[in-house]
Amino acid sequence: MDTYIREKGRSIIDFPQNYILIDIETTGLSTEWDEIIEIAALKIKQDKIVDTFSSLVKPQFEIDEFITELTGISNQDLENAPSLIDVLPLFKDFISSSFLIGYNVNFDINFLYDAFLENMNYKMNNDYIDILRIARKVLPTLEHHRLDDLISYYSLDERRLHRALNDCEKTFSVFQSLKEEVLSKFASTEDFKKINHSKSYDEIFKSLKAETDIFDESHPIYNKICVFTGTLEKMSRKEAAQLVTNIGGICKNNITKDTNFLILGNTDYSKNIKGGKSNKQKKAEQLILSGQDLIILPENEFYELINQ
DNA sequence: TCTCCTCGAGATCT
DNA sequence: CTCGAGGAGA
Repeated sequence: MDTYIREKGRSIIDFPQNYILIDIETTGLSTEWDEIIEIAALKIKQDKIVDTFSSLVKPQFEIDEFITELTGISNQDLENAPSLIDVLPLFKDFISSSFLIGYNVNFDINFLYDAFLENMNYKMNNDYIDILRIARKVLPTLEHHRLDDLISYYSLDERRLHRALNDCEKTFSVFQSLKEEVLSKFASTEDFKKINHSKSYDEIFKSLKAETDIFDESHPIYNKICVFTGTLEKMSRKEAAQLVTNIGGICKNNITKDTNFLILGNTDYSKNIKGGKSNKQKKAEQLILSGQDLIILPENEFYELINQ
């Protein structure tokens, strides 16, 4: 109903030595309808656990079978548990202004943020690090990146309860393993962080190599410079660029005085484009009027030309 | 070259 | 939520 924008801290990619590792158990996945029933955290200094925090939290409503089965927490366990209003100040002291680290940590952060706001009118704004995000970057080929998938991938202790404090410890092990993995592949964690930026088309095109040595030098695209605009229907832009490269053409990302072909993809979806034509197309039309050897090709004609 | 924007697709948390 | 694709603009 009344959705609002949470003024959270920033999401960071880093491997600090001092931080708080957090995990919560809840009655479900929705911050709107579900409640926190357990909060746990580890205080890490110099990569060592120096303190722990763990508390059940009494919810307003009874919890269902599924959650009891999942976590091992029963309604009986929660009967005499402290409520959020009692637990939150202690937790706030524990985390202070540290980095918060966790697995899919936005889940925990969002629940905690709302709890702090409602109970203490406090906007939790600690910067945070999501280990799931790091895991996807470090192990991109892994089929799934659930916490348990990483536990078994690294052959870590898997047979433990699905409770907040235990999950904190599991997550801590995974984080350390990921850090070791990064250090084995990169000179430093700083180098890993730099890899982070996604490649521009200029870089992608430059790195393409023809998959053959034999070129037909009479092909219209041989040694010609090709530029794409819009989204191709039949393949990605990178795949199309590979085809061009294979027949001796050169792909660039911008229209210049050297451009020979502009290949037109679909631009319908793009709200940015005014008048049905992208800036690349308008620029190309200008250059054609001024006499440049430049041809604008719709996608289907591009494939015909490639295959000729 | 760099930054910011929008859109759609695809996971993950209890 | 995060990421990648793609466009616009400086």
